[in-house]
Amino acid sequence: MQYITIKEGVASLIDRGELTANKKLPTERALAEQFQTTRVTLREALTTLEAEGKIHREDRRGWFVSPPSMIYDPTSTNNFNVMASKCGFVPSSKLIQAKQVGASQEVAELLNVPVDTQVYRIDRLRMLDDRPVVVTFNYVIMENFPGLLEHDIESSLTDVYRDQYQKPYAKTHFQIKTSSLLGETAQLLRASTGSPAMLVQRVNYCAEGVLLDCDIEFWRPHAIKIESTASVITTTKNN
Amino acid sequence: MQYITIKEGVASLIDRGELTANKKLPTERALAEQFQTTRVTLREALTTLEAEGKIHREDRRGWFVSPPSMIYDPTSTNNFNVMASKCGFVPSSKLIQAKQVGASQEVAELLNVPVDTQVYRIDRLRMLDDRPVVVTFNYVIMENFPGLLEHDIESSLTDVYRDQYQKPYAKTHFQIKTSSLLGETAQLLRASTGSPAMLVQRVNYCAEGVLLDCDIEFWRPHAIKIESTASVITTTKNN
DNA sequence: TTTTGATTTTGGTCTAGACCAGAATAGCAC
DNA sequence: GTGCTATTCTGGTCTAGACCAAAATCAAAA
Repeated sequence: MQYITIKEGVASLIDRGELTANKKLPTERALAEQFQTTRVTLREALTTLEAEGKIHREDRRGWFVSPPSMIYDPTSTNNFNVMASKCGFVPSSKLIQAKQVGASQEVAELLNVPVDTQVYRIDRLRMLDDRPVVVTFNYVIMENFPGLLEHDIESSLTDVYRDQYQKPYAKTHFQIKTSSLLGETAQLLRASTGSPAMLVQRVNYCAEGVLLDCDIEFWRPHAIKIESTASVITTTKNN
Repeated sequence: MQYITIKEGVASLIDRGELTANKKLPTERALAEQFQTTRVTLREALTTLEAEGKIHREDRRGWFVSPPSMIYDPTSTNNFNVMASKCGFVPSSKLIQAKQVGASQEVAELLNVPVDTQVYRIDRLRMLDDRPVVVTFNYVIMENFPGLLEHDIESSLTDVYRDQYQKPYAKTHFQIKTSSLLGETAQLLRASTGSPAMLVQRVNYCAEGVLLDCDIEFWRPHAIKIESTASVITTTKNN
């Protein structure tokens, strides 16, 4: 379990302040030499630290000390910009593409419509202090929001729903699980293929229970801490 | 990117039904030979599949196809047993230890008490269909629940709070992030050291807002899917 | 049949390299 | 100083092994 020792060694470099947030770790070869091991073993140690959110990789760029993560409340109506600002980050967004497509199996299930129903698909990359942290895929039933793509959809869809269509967002159903980053999603996040991810899938409704959209979010795990408070009304008998 | 091909190859074995839930994959050496590669590369492929929740490892036992995961609603008052039953699993619990300790830094912060405040610490392992899926560490302020350890705390603490102390659980604050499994926690879950984990931290309150306990839960990622519905009342202006 | 002890298999971990393509850098021309 | 290009560096990926301890299996004894 040499790699556990190495892991702790690197962790203590961070805790002792020799490496600070967003700073690049020494090269793998240098670290391997420093800890008298091979790159394979070193990477095992770094991968474990990555799983704990202490460090992360940028594809072909190296390992970096992770800065504090953004607190993400899935039960709140606050959009990305608000949540980011509350945590002291400067948020920004980049529209990757927006187009009309037929709903895939996965999307059709989330939206509870037949496969191939016409929907708008909106892909965006979102950043905190210019660090890419999440890629989001929104799917909106075309019929409900005619001409949606003509509005400014880069920064906040919920603002457009509220201001342009008088449909404020008020209810959400969400799922969270772990996943991995592949292909273009990984590239946009400057992540290596196969890096771990937090997958958040949501279905959003407005006050009348009318469906707004669904979205699929691939987060860099180190960049997000999910946190919420819930008061529960329902009481269920125990088995 | 040979390992991506291998990953897809193994995934298709599962999708085609050649490997079914809970079944053990062939040995690493056999798979490496089948895909004409080395164990190192093969493990890279399997690790990625693990991150996606399709397979998981049991320490020194091998790789297994993951069964459907349990839906965990952090906002519900349902306890583990109820949630498990709802998903068609047979839940069981094992008390690892229960003792009185002084609150650590981490626990003190969660409970909002000074470090070293006397608390009960209750460690449990919980299973679905006899598969260990989560290790929970509960911390309860002693003063609030005198004699707690004399009750049956193996299966459900919330039941004891409600039935023995007339303090039903009604509100929760939760945090979710990724982590890794180490030491005894890993062993209890039959996981290898350094395996990925979902870390859920909760602070629970009863209806009057009185603090009940906090708990720290290390989940096998493949075993859990976090899911909830939230209707939001607060509306926050956009930045 | 059950228990126990011996043997084999297997995963966990590690070594010591290698090649390649993209990123970073240094150097040169404008 | 700016832009471009050649070179170097570095991470991504892979090979072909090795040793060990735990798990699984098998065989013998009770």
